[in-house]
Amino acid sequence: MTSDDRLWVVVGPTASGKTALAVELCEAHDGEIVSADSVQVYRHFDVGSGKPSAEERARARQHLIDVIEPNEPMDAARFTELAELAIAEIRGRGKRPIVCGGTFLWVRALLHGLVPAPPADAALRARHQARVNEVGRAGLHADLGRVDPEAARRLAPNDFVRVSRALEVFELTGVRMSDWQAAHGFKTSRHEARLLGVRREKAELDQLILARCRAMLAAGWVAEATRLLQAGYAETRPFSSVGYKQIAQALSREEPIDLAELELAIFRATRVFARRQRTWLRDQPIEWLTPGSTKL
RNA sequence: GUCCGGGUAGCUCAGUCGGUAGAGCAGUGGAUUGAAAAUCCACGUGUCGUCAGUUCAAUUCUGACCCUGGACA
Repeated sequence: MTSDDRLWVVVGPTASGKTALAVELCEAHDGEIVSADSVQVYRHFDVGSGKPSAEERARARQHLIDVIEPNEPMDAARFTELAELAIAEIRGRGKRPIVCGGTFLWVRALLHGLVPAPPADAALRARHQARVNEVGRAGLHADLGRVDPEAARRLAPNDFVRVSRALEVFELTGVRMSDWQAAHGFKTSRHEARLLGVRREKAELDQLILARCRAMLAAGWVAEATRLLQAGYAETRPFSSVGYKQIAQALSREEPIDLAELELAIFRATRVFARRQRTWLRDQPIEWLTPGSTKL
């Protein structure tokens, strides 16, 4: 294959086999993987996050997995900083970085950057939450409408996360989020990318998801989650991720865990997640690859 | 066998003082600019267990029967 300086990015829904494909690509093209996964970045959340196996790690070097503690701050902007460092470092050694992951906001941020706004402000978020307790989400949405009508128009009153962020951006900078977004619009690229997608039939993906849920539970997922809960990680980000959330809920009930019921709940949450990922990927200029095909 | 609950959307249930019914979850589609595996939006005709009675009108009242949970025998 001729040299291709583009940044290769492997995408696809959860459980589709992204890592396996990325590992093959690394072996064939002297590459190393830069993970774009919002759960695998955390240490200790191993069984349920689908981290690459020891064998896969041996075959291809992995970056941005196990790099922060569960209670450390992490967001899309911080990810792009870390990813840029990893990419530069890999290229500096003459290797090919291959981005691989299912957190598509992070991938988009890496490829196109984000609005130049400051990071989240814990004190402001707390104030917004207090305001919601007082006047409801619709009340906070109305607050936003007073300073940034365009943002308020586009956001649902119940979408607290985004309403709070838009309000926060204005309060911190005096600039309307909607103005920044209009100017930014993900129009420019920080990297020329080659998007490689793993395609799966829906029924086939369901089978893969179910099999993976079973395998993870059999591999001691509940025990791991129990340990993490005891270690005081209950309120951390990764505990609200698919599966860990369902396990924590099951553990918090009086009755003993019904494993079949838990498995079903996790399977369902995972396929809902896969659906949302499909929406992200729709209409993207992706080269779709069918697993098993020899094209790399 | 007797008594008391239940039988309503794929699941768990709410409801109709008689005018053919609605939430959560699941499902499908969508949004996504420092929480993103998060957060949010849209989409709900189903013999209201069966048969009969009363009624202009019954899923709603009455009776019988069937199924189911519990208590007592």
